[in-house]
Amino acid sequence: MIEKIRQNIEQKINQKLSDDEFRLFFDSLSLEGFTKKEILVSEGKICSFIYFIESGTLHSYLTDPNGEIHSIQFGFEGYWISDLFSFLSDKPALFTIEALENTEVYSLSRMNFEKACFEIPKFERFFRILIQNAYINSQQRLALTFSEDAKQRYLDLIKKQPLISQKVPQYLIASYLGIKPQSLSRIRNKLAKK
Amino acid sequence: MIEKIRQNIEQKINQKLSDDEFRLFFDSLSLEGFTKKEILVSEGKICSFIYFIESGTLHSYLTDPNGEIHSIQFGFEGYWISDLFSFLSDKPALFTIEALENTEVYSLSRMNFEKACFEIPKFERFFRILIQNAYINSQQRLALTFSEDAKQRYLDLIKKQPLISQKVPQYLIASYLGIKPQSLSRIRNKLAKK
DNA sequence: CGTCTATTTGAATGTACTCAAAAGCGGTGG
DNA sequence: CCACCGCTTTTGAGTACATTCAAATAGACG
Repeated sequence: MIEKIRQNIEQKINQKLSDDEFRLFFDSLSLEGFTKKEILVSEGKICSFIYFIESGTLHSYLTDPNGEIHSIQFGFEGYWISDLFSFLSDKPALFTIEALENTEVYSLSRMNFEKACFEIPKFERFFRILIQNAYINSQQRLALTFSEDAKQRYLDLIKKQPLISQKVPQYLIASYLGIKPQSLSRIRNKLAKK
Repeated sequence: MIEKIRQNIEQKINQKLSDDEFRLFFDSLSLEGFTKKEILVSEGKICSFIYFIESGTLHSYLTDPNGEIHSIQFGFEGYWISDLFSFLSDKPALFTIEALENTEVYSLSRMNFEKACFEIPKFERFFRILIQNAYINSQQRLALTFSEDAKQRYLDLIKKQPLISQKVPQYLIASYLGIKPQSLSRIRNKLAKK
């Protein structure tokens, strides 16, 4: 469904795209499929695409010096996802992005991204908003991490992104919350008893 | 010292500015002074400036629903600081920025920012890098928060930004680390004994 | 010097962690 | 279709670290 992307962009920039504008942009995307557990982006390698998730679920995470993984973001249908740092700076990626189930994405290459920004000012705006949102999310998550306990963060999370409890295994949710799977299990247990 | 800003920009974009380019940009800055405890930006109000710290120390923080403050960033001589979210989106600021001592800043208004980006492509690049860095810092801080304990985060912090221990009161450092002042005091106490 | 704020210290509490093991669940091959 | 294997989730017991509440010291500033 092509319309999903168009709506997504129009909603973010808060204005309509002409058919020509959208066509021009859409032609520079390519549809790709990934199977469960397949890696789209590897920590340490250059990430030259931004992905729009047509269907499926993705997971971005980083690996710390102790070898533990820490979830950064879960991507569902209708989300944009990438390692923006690598994409924008052309340096090695900080995150790995992996498919949690079979997933179809529209991918936009760095080159076509530059082209779209250059040719259509609305896209320059669109991508600025995308980056800005990523930054805000990161800031707000940091704030929540400090001001709320794990139970509250868990409740906030499943309220804000209900898909998570359906699509994402519990040990990855724990990783996103910054706690161990055992602790999340206990938290859920207590909540269920009420 | 005008040269401080010029060097800062050239270093970030990794290329030289012509005298004309710099002059054009520099003329759109205005030098302002703030006294200790004065507020430059208030949570909830629009932030229409980016500040370059000529001398002094600034502190940006947010207030959570319980009324507790959480440090976001400390700004020292030679740093750029702002509420980027508010500045870029023209919506109410998420943070408050306050002077920790008497401080002189060069301020750049939203309008002059747009003008600089429009007239001089190098500045478009410069500001993109500024936003990108803010984003990366935020991500990395999040990662560290999850992978290290408070003692290690404290050691990392004073190693990375030695000025903090000189210029910033301990209870604000604690807030930055996401712990209570009492806990930081105990951590320091233990470290001193070794 | 006195007041206000910041820091330190003590004792009790709580939340998440580790280590360890058991139970649950899903998929594969016999 | 069932038995088995690997992976996820749950549960238990003991521990570690930060928190709370409270009070004492130390420092800064007028």
